[in-house]
Amino acid sequence: MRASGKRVRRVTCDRNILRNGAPESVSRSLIGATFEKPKRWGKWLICATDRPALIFHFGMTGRFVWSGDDPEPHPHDRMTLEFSDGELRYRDQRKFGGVWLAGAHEVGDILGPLGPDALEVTEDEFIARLERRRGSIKAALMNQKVLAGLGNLTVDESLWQARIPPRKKASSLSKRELSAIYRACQKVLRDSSKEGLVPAKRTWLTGARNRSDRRCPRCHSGLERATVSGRTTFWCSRCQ
DNA sequence: GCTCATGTTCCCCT
DNA sequence: CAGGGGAACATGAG
Repeated sequence: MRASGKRVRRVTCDRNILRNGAPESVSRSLIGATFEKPKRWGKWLICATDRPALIFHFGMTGRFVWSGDDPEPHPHDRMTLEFSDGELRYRDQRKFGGVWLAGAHEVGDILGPLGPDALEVTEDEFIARLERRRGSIKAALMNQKVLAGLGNLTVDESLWQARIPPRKKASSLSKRELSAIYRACQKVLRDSSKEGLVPAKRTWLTGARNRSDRRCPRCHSGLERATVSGRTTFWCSRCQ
């Protein structure tokens, strides 16, 4: 993050975007604080400082904007951290995301019971956690207590790459199939975190899901669409 | 006006 | 207890 090693000069914060305190407590806690290198765990970003840590969850529409890249403030900027060389803005249209302040011992309570980060977990651990789930493979992969970091798009993409139908029961999958899902998840998450979003490549399912002509990039048959585990799901009934 | 959206949580069933 | 369905949350975009 752009703030690493830098000292906070000023903070402004919308009411309600700080989820565990009043907006004033952010300035009280963080003015003069120096940010360390942040750590990601699943969909959470933990920004430690020499004072309390600032924790971000980006929800569906949250993101960081650095003033050097995009100088114009925006009405959806919910928190602004000012440094000597620019401003880091937390921009979030829908406000499903949020920000928390946490002392060293409070981080665990805020994140709640999270499984291992999906990009850190070993293949054996990945398989062990999934093979005893009762529900669909999609539900298991989406469950942050099982593995942290996968979401609706990354799960659909990974299952498509691994050629596994999303409604298949997790417990019915072979080691070989779970291994294919593991490798697909690693690739999808790595490419997505590099891009800052799930890339809508033409060779990926994600590239097809928002087009009007939704065809499988591999076999060109029409994609299926249904609600699985509460979320709009796309898959190819021919390759998966 | 209507539907849908990269997430989480809570309630109600089965 | 595990999981699915649906609603709620806030705010647009198409």
